Amino acid sequence: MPELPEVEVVRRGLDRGVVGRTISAVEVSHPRAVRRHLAGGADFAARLAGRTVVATRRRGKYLWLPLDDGDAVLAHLGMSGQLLVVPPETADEVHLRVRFVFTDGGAELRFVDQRTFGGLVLSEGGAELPPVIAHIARDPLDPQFDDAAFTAAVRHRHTGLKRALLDQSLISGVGNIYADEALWRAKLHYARATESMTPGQVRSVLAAARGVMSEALDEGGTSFDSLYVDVNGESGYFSRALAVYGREGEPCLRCGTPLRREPFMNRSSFRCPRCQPTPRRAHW
DNA sequence: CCTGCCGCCTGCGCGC
DNA sequence: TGCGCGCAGGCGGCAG
Repeated sequence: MPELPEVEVVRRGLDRGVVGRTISAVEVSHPRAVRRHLAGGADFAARLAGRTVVATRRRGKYLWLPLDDGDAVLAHLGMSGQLLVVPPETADEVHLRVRFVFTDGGAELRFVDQRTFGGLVLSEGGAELPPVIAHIARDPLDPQFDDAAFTAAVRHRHTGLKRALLDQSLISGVGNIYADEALWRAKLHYARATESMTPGQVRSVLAAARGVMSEALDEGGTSFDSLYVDVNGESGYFSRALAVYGREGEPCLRCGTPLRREPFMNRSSFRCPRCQPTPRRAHW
């Protein structure tokens, strides 16, 4: 699944591939891909023709393309979305949803999304920060992320720690995979009651999240030369470097105890039962 | 205001 | 062999 590091890799690819280019035409082949654009796909396409992409931006898992008039194309990849820069003669992908053609006749920008959880929207006045994502917190790789404010906010919540990590209004860019990895590194249980945590514990799990995402980005940044994300929306990083996610029954890399998969929040959570024991103060 | 849950969507792998 | 079901999960919207 594309989480922050994967989205950042895509953003860098778009920065090389589409900045400075003028859109000549847009084709929307699946209405769900632009469902957040309330005026519909035809309006989305018509209004983008003639506009020039001037930059690429990202916050958490959202990325957007500021345009020359102060608007922006905002994108979320969801579970399976890809933004590809490909030669025009490339055969259409099975799950091609939106095609951007440019006036220079060069590579097209294509939004491909098997499960259609992702989507695009034209955000008026959204070049600096699209208003529709104003509620999304800065991510931990953002230089302006406020560690102290995050620590205080988490300790004021009355919820389980993993719920807080996945709450995009507290911290963005963290999905199920990186949440489990960060919790394992910090030796904390996913249900740990946030209001009972010490400031040091919150800083510890924040540092762990930042660390695992930075390392993933370094890996992705070196192994990706194009915008390609594999069919699972995953970079090669995952198969080698995940310590707990997807490793049910395999030994903990620290203590050798078999790792467990447990249902939490209607999804799977992976933990080491010895390094991350069930806390006395918990929110399930 | 705060918190938790549901539904959206498709392909794959499993069991019968 | 074929079918049905569970699973993957981010997040907007809404209920309590």
